[in-house]
Order: sequence, then C-alpha cells, then structure tokens
Amino acid sequence: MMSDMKLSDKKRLQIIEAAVDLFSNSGVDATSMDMVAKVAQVSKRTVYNHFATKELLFSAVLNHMLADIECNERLKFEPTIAIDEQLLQIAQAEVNLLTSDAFLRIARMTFIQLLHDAKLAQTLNQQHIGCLGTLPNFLAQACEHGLLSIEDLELAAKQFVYQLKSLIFYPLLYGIETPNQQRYDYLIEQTVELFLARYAAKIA
Amino acid sequence: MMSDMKLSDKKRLQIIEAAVDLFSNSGVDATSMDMVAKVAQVSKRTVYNHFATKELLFSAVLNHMLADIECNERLKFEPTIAIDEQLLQIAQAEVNLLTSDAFLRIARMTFIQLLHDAKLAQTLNQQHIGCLGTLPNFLAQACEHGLLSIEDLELAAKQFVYQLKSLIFYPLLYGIETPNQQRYDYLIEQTVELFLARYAAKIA
DNA sequence: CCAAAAGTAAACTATACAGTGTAGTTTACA
DNA sequence: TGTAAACTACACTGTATAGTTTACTTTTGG
Repeated sequence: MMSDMKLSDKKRLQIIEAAVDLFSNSGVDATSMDMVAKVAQVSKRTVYNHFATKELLFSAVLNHMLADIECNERLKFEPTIAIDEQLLQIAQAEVNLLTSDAFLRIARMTFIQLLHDAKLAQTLNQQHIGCLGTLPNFLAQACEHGLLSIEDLELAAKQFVYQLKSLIFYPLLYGIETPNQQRYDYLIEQTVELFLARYAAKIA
Repeated sequence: MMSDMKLSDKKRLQIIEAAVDLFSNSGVDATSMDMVAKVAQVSKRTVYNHFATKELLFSAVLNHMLADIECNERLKFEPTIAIDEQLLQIAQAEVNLLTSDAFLRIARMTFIQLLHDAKLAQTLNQQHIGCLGTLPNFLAQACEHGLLSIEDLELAAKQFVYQLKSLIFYPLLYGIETPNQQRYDYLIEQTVELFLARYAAKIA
C-alpha cells in the first residue's frame, strides 16, 4: 500500500505515523521535532517542509487519528428487537470504541492540550465522537414506539454514555484499572439496568 | 496571621502560594522557577533553599491544595429525613466541591501530570476526595432501614457521583459550559431521580 | 551582641528545543 | 535526459529553563 505512493507522500505519511506514536505515548510537549524526524527516518528539514510548525503537525496528526475512529453509522431503532437488547448492543459498541487503542491514543494526546486550549475542547466536543450524536434520535424513536418515556432526550443520552465513560474509560485512561472484558460486561449490564429503571415506559 | 510567623516560614508560604497560583493557571510545565520566585517576591535561591527541585515544590503545592479541600465528615444516615432529601443534600454538597475554585485548580494542575505519572493517579484516587469514600456506607445504612435496595454498594456510589462529575464537573473543567446554578439544580435533581428509580426499595 | 541561619541579586552552567540556512544528492516527469 | 522539486546531513540561531555559584546583607536566638 505504501510502496505505490510518491516518495513525497510516503515521507509525509511516515512523519505523521511517527508523530502519532510519539505524541500519544509521550505527549506533544515532551516530543521534539528532532525525535519525530528520527523515528520517521526522515531528515528534520523534510519534517518542516511538510509541516511548517509543530502546531500544524499536531493538527494534521489529530485529524489523522480522528479519521481512524470516524464512524458515520446512525443508530437505527429496530421495533422487532427488545429495547434492552438494543441498548446492550449500543453500549457494547461504545465500550469497544472507548477501550480501543486508537481512542485511548487520541485521549492521551489531546487531554493535555485541552486544558490549554478551550477552542480545541469545543471543537472536539462538537465532533460527537461515538454514539452520543445519534443516541437522542434513537431514544426518541423508542419513545414513539412506547418503549421508553423520556422528557429530556439529550440528558438521557448523556447519562447513558457518561456512565460508560466514567466507569470504564477514565479508569483505563489513568491506569487505575486494567482492561477486563468480564468487568466491562458487568458494568454495561448495570448501565442498561440503571437506564431502563428510570426511562422504561410504565406499562399502562 | 502571616505577620506573626518567622520570616523563613513566611517566605515558604509565599512561595507555595505563588506556585499554587501559577501551577493551576498555567500548568506546572509552563511555569518556570524564575517565575515562581518573582511572583512570590523572593529570590530564586530562596525557592531552592526551601524546595530542592521543582518536583518537590510540586509535591508540596499539591499537598497544600489537597489540605484546602480536605473533608473528614462522614455521611450520616438520618432515619427521620426522607431518603430523596438526603441524597439531594449529598449531591448538592458534592457539586459545591466539584465546582469550587479550590477543586478546579487542583484538577487543572494535576490532570496533566496524571497522564505522565500513573502512581500519582493511583494515590489521588485512593484519597477518596469528596463523598465517594463514605457514600457506600451511607447507602448500606439506608438499605438496612429498608429505604434502598442495592446489591453492589461500591458501584451504586460510583454511579451517583460519576453522574455529577460527568454532567457538571468535566464540562466546567474543559470550558465547554459556564457555571449556572439553575442548571446544576436541575442536573442534581435528575441524578437523584435516576438513582432512586434504580435503587429505591420496592414497597412490599 | 554576635555567630549562625536564612535571605538577596545577579551572573553562570548546561541542556533542550523550535525553527532556519546551506550545500549537495535523489526522485519525478516532461 | 535534463530540470525542478523534494530529500539529506549538519551546522547554526535564538530562546527558555533547571539548577548552581558567589559575594554580600538581614534576621534570629542564645
């Protein structure tokens, strides 16, 4: 795949891949441009020919990483499948994303910058990574079918997703807990249970 | 209060206060020891006489800030007060902590270091800042009085507190939302409602 | 009141890093 | 095949910063 590229594009990719690696493992600030050049097996001057500043490199790297986890599938409500089954599936997919290497790399690289740069936080927030973007719509459909009863769709969606982030993603990001699929399954199940206890439609 | 101290202790305090200010506003890495000395109105050599390295200064500053928000009050279950009232109070107190300047300063200063230093994350996690430490015990008492029905006390406590952190603290930390007490009241109410929908004891 | 402890300013060392300049080599392609 | 674009090594500038050294002054406590 890389062999049929022009040399220039090949070098550019090498640089980005090296930077992805270094930025996500050591942080942006702790990574020097000399280091990027060395790992990319490219001269430092070439790095600067492609990316005039470190900030532009960061920006390109971030976009590259976001493309990795991009997902345009909209959640589709299925009247024929039980609502708890569907929620379990959504939760499982979200946890798969949250615990993926690609996602954790982005988080490690970005969180530091976020505290310095409120604009970046806003931007990333609006990207609606994961299912949070389309979950309110899914929930609305479930409400229409009389399976759920929700006043504040945005809030309900956040409550659902934030449970998973808090219980699974953050402990993993900060190295407080180690990956454990059995534990994840339990937490997913409990999250769905919590959610349905609150929002399952009362049977009339 | 500061006037009746020995000069040496006074200087030490000035240094820590300057560092608290600078570290929490600009971050540890972006703050130079020269800057600390200048803001503390102290010679750089004096800074180094008190704190041999920047890391030791950071450690002292962190302890100073943690002391600021230390709270040894244990949550006490009150059989005479309705459980939803008690949970609302606990949530309100937690939100007051999470949105306080002191807490946000610690968070801003620490989060960057956390990603580099897993030990620090473990340590801070074990400090059980806020009500998370004593909440499981409170919930157990409420269960004994037949008001709640909880299998996994630790998880339930986390679910409660993490709601507040996710919905209120993180958006504030990253500047995605601005403080808004009315909004907080709504989210607290919704958090308690979610919690009770799941864990309120079924009336036999 | 005087020695020890603690403070001061300012110059200094050593290092790291973003970004540039240069001179020469390789690759793309018309 | 020749030229423009891209690559390379490497030296260089400028700046920032952790921590030290020095020579001197102020505070403290017996």
